[in-house]
Amino acid sequence: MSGTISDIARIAGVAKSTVSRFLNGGSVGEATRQKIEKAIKETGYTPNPFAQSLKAKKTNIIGTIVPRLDSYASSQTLIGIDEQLKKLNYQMLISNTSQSLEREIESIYSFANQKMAGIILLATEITEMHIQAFEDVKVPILLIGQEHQKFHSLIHDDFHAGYELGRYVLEKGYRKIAYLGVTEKDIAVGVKRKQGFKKALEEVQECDVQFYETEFKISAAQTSARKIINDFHPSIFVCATDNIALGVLKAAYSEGLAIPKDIAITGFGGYEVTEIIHPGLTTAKFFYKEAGETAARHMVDLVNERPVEKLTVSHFEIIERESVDINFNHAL
Amino acid sequence: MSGTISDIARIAGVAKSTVSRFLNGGSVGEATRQKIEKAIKETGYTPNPFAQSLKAKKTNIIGTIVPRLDSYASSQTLIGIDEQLKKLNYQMLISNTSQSLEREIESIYSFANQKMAGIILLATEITEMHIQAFEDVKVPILLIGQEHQKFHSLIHDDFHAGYELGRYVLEKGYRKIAYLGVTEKDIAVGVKRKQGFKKALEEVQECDVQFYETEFKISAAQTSARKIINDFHPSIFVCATDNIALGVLKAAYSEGLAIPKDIAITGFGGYEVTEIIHPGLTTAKFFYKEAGETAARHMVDLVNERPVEKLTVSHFEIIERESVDINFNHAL
DNA sequence: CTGAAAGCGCTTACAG
DNA sequence: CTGAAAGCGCTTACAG
Repeated sequence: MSGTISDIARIAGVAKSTVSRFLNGGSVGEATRQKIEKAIKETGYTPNPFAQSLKAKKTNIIGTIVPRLDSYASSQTLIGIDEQLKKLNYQMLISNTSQSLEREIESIYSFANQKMAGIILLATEITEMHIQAFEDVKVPILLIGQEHQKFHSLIHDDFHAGYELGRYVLEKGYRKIAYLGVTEKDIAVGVKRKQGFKKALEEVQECDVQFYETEFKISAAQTSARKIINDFHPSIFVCATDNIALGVLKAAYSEGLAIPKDIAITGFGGYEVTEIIHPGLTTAKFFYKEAGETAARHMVDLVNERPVEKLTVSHFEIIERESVDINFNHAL
Repeated sequence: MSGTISDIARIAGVAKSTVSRFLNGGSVGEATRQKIEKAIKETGYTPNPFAQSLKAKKTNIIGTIVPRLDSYASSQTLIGIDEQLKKLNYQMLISNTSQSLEREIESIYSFANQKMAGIILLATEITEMHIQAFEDVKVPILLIGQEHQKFHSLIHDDFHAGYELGRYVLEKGYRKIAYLGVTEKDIAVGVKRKQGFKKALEEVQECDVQFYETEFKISAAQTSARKIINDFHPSIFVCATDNIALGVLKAAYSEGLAIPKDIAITGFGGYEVTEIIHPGLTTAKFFYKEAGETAARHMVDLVNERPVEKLTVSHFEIIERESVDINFNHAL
């Protein structure tokens, strides 16, 4: 048992307040310091964080709200946040909402109640309820993945990733394209990536493009893809996420199509699995872990009332793999 | 701002202790109850958890120590724990140790200091330091994934999974087998699975089996596999984890071998990716999420001093997919 | 059923 | 530099 501050005050023969001052880096006389240090060593004393927080009315814990734990993007982002926060002597507390927006709201209030120093939200959609909650709690807030002009946000460069990936696909000669996207409620994934892609389309004369919408799940994408393959016969699928691309891949296999010969596929994300599968998936890779680290740094700056830019944009990289035929052009 | 218990006592015109009793489900008169409820509703009061914990000297938080966040097994287990704990009105706090045993030890002490009601460890290796720490902290402990006679543990049925998978492979007619395992420091993965597999071997007359050891990472397994393919020319790789199997898969591709025609592969785990890849991976599937749920229930039982069996064994299932040729026998 | 009082382990002005 | 005292927001015997 670690004992209390009174114990070590008694053992050291000083007042509690002196011990507290020592603990918090205040100035104490050399002799006093030694006595206290000795007493702490003997007893293995560590302060009770609840008592500390009760008085200080603030913790060094950053609450992080995450829609799901079982996604590459989430876990990499969390790892980045966690590692950086540790370096800065902060702790991360995770709240998993299992993709319930309602639970996100609950978590915001609950974190505030638990005196979190700040709250990071791995965002999918920002509703009025979110805005209300953020304004109610008066705790520093940082959004990751979605931007909002009222709050500090760190986003991936979805627009330019869409643009560059679009240019890449068009440059290879593809002109019959199925764009398989998601709901526009998700601004980053559903809107920005598509907008970027559309901008690339403007730079080319003729192109047969169809836009479709599906769910985030592999199985749903697979079902959508099967139908699109038979109705539209695209030469390439541009998918709004890597998971959707994986669904298309499965659909292509089950339809007996060869990749990339019969049909090419691209994704967004750069999940680990895209490298493992065969053929590898051509995709726009984002840097989730790095983004998490940056977010952690920004959060700590916010907590300490240092200036932070309202919007930070994390970079991306087009990864060329085998799911796109780079000689498609010549095959025409 | 949520105010304090004194505020609502004042508004309701009762004593703080009465409010506290109400909050904790004690008996209060009907009229009192209504006044308090009204005051709480008006102010949006929620108790300060630090003050509660300071007095109660105990929280309803279960500290969960996890070696890594970016693995299917970890995240599924965490999801199971989290969901079940929520149902039981407990909270989960995650500590990610980034595969450092030292950090595991630190986390144990730190959790105890933070008055966690219990500690769950997703274990990889139990050292003397672990045992010492568990004995020091006097907090209920539950191990997941590894067993130890001194502590409550929940394990996957590694031995029988190894046995059944071995029987399956042998039954299909494979007789030139490379078993690609891991360090024996990991009892569950490195020892038990292999033991089970060896038991299956005993039931067959002649069989050319070589045992190898590699790391958990895909890239390391890939390197090991390439060498084994060229030295030993096995007809099948039995891999101690799905990730290792993925490494072998990549090695096979890069050597120009067809799966399962030229070489078959099996894994352990049942990771999501094993279903996505093509060909699908034959593997012994464990039920991580379910195990997490059970662990959460057991932990809460331990916290409330209800009896819990020292050792719980979670089940498994052999998933047949295309990475093993089920007609291999006839091809001989 | 209800309330006054003490105390959980710390921190923070305020004196000295 | 050091200490006595008050207080953070709750809970818990103990009376009534």
